[in-house]
Amino acid sequence: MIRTISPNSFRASFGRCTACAVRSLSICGALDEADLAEFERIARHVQLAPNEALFTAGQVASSVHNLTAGVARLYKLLPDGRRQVIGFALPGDFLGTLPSDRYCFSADAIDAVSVCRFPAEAFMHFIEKRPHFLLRINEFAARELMLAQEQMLLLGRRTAEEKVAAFLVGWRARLAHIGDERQTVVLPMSRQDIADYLGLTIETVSRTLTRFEREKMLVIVSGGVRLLDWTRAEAMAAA
Amino acid sequence: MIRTISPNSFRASFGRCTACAVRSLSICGALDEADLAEFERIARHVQLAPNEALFTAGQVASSVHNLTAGVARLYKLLPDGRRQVIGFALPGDFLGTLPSDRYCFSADAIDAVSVCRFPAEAFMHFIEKRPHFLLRINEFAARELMLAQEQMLLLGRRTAEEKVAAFLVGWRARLAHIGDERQTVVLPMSRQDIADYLGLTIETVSRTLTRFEREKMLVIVSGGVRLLDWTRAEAMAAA
DNA sequence: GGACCAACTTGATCTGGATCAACCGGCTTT
DNA sequence: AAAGCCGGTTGATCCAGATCAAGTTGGTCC
Repeated sequence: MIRTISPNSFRASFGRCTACAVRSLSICGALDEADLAEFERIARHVQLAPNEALFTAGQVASSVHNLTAGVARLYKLLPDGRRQVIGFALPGDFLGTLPSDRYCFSADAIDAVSVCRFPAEAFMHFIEKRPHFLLRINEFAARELMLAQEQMLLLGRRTAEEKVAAFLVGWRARLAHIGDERQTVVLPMSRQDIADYLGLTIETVSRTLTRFEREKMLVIVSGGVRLLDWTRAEAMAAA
Repeated sequence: MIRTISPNSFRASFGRCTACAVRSLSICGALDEADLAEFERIARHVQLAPNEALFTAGQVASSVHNLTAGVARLYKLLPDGRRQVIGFALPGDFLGTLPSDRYCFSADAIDAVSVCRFPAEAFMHFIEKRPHFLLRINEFAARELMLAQEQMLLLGRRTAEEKVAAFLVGWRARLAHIGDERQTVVLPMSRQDIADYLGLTIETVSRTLTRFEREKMLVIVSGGVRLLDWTRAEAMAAA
């Protein structure tokens, strides 16, 4: 049988890791030169177009991923089509908590995305003997869990207004963390994505943003928002 | 300065780990006899009365915990008192994702609880050189994260009826996992705890349970429920 | 330039679950 | 055994956010 090669595979290349812009932000930041070289040998660099799927819930989890460029949406679906976005992945984020044999959520590219893809088996073999690296992965998982718990509080107990404000504040903080500190917060995801992340409808998200604009808290611009009254947004997000 | 010794400390004892009933369920299941003996040296066994706090959000995270008996409630609070229960811990559960220097949620005993408490520093030192153990902790964190993602879907996109059904199904599964397979599902937590876990009010939980009883899906008994139409509950929880 | 389409906004109305308010039953206290 | 209390249930009403239904805007394709 001839192995199918996806168009993306052709874009794979090697020798990138040492020059990787997000290395220090990602799990790879814990690897020294020697380990990095070996690690790169099991990596495949893949590019995805907007809305292309990284992987789908229920599939056999054959790979783990490291996002190097773009933004991905992570979500779960109910049988009747209701969707919950459980997170947005940014450059440096690691996708693939290991032990499960099947993906328990879906992930797809929002804009143009680049990932390093590692076969799960080779990845496991690589990490098994490297406590430093394991510790690093642990830290990432713990951060992920903390965000998830924060999101549970948001979904269960916050009002629509608080949800939208908290989303903007949190998203801006994550952008700042990867070096994007512009005062205009880019929002590559759609209103529907935001709604599904916050447990709201698209109409409520839209109305809330428009109200924030009316109240001079922000200005809605193409592809994002410009925060004006930052303090107010943070107060809403906290309380 | 004289170090304060809590009344609980006096109940600490040693030599328990080899006979621990939940060892195979807990992170300790990955340790051999020699490691277990050393691990025990840094453990302190603590008993807590109902409603006693294990730790509180915001405190310096000086210890990690391993629950050996009873049920604990894990929760976050908003400044105005709104509460989100982010989980219930059962025997075998590990509390304390490591890297954060402060607890980011609170935990307290629902009924009589026993825990093994490990100073964070000694714990970190112990795990650093033991990849097997680290891998085990990683698995536990990953399972935790999966549950959290499932809960996000529940909080954001399910109806009150689905939430209550899913809670009963999930709780029963967890009880079964630790060996409690009785047809009567014990519910040591209060209605308020359940409501705060599901993002509902106590009235809605109460009404939903009584409706399930009217519809012959279950019988409400003191301290729990007896599931009658199991299939129906699972269908509600899934869809 | 005009037709089309997708993403978003805005308005009118509806409703699931929240809120407000008794009430009940079992325990503890005195 | 009466009083008080706590956890839970039940009923009546309310409202934040969902749903339904048009519009609007901007981009792409002939």
